[in-house]
Amino acid sequence: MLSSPNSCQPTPLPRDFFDRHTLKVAKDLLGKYLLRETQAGVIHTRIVDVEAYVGPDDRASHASRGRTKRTDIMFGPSGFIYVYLIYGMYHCLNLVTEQIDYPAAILIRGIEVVENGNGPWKAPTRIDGPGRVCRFLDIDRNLNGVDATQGKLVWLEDRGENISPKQIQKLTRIGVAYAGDWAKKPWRYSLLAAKKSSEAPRRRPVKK
DNA sequence: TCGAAGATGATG
DNA sequence: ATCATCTTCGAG
Repeated sequence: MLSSPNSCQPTPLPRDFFDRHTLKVAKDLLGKYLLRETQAGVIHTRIVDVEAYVGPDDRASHASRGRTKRTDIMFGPSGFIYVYLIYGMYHCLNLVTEQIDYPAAILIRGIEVVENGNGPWKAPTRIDGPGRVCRFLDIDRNLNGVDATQGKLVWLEDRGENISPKQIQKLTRIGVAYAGDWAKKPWRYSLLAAKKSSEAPRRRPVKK
């Protein structure tokens, strides 16, 4: 337990946290809190499902095709976010890990909503799927490259939750069947087991 | 409840 | 052409 009674000022996870082997970081992200600052307040969520994309040889990773304009951020320092558009309509949120020039990142695939800012929308308890996560948190490519260690816009917090390895389900990554042997890597980590979510309502953009 | 298929645009 | 996805729709 680390929250001192008077600490109103949250401490974002520092770069050191992300600057480690990606599989370790991925496991450690489970049970951590993902915070998103919007105009309507700060949304508090808890991470329950992630996927690791590790290094230049991981054929499931965007970085396996080399350093491009899009993947540049993955080759940079850890602790930044990588946001990309997928299937023309959805965004995916990733956290960059490991050292400079080693491309690796962790996809946030599922969250639980702990506190939902002051928004008028109804909060579902759990959101499954990276596209839904981004839609709910109002994250798109404008946030690509944001430093997630600064406690602004997007950041993470440790609230002293201890996740035992037994709570972590290792699965294969989704949607990467093209990646040959790399598709078989059990690099998706999911927290057991909670309840099945009811449909996550779509966040309506503010009408102008 | 489940599977199939369409939407939709950046990417290399 | 493909894609680190989600929704809708129809069948059962």
